[in-house]
Amino acid sequence: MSATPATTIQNIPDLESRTVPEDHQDLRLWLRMLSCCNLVETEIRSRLRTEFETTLPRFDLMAQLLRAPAGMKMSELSRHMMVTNGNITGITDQLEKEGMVERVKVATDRRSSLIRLTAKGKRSFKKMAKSHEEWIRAMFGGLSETSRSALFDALAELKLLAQPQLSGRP
Amino acid sequence: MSATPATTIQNIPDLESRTVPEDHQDLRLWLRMLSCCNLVETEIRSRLRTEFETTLPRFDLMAQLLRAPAGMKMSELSRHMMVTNGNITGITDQLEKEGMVERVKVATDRRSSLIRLTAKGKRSFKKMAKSHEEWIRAMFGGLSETSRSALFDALAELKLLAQPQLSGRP
DNA sequence: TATTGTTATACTCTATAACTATA
DNA sequence: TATAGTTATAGAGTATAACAATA
Repeated sequence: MSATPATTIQNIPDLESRTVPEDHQDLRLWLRMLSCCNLVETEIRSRLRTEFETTLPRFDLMAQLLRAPAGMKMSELSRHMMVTNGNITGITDQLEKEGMVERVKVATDRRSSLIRLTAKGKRSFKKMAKSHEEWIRAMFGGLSETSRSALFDALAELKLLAQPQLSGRP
Repeated sequence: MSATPATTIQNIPDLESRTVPEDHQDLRLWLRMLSCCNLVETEIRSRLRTEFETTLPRFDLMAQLLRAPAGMKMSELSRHMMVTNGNITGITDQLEKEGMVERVKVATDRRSSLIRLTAKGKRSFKKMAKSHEEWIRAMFGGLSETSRSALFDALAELKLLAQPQLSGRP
């Protein structure tokens, strides 16, 4: 079980340090997950910045586009990335200025355009994605196969549980 | 195992949608964890804002202080919250202006002061913490006991693996 | 009327770096 | 010299809201 020892093995004080044994399991679990995620996320952000002069949202947007060779509408991107339309416009503007993506007018609806990676953007993203995957492997690679698959399944379960709780979903 | 079905059960497009079957397990695991965390975190931030007019970093700082009735030094807070000194100053300023925390001069070292919750801050935080715990329970409560403890242990393992990878740690 | 995308604005959080006052 | 904390600055990310063009 996960009673006592697992709780105290971390050696660096962080958000999880604020828990005490009386706290409820769910809360302790959440704080552990949060600090774990932040650990990885901070590292990824930092490396994207120093090694590729880019940011996580930009990387994410390009990742979405790589899966959609025909392009995606801004509103689609907005839904997938869970941020508002205006923000997508801003990120797209930056990437377009650098020649990574292009807006393509679509004939059937003159309000919208498709955003897609340029050849340059595709090359550039693939290089980043390769490094990105190595960073992830360096951090996750040591996980036992048991833990990996337990995490994978438990997170799927959690995701389904958490979604319906969302306030303000359309 | 977590081969095919678990991968496709989520019904809302998000960051994880960008994965394809060829992606490595570690990457898919990370994207699932990230979108899971974002789901919960976004919800918490939104509720803290609408119901208590506060933010996650402010909540976190107060949470740290509740565990330290004697107070904490800014540099301690900085370490625990993993942000730089200047940021702690800013958040502390806000909270002090609202009467939630106070700076207490310490005799032995005239450079530093201890930050601690005021009575008002303690009351206010406890109210928030109670709601916070309910939000968490609403999202995590449905987890099976197996998943909960699997997550808890697997995350502890991951945390230890990820920490040494950190670039730029003192 | 509703939707797509843009623009403008404001605010929080963050890192960096220069600074002060102590130690 | 080193440390504790402050200040100033700049940039990213976000939400909100008003807006134009089109459906």
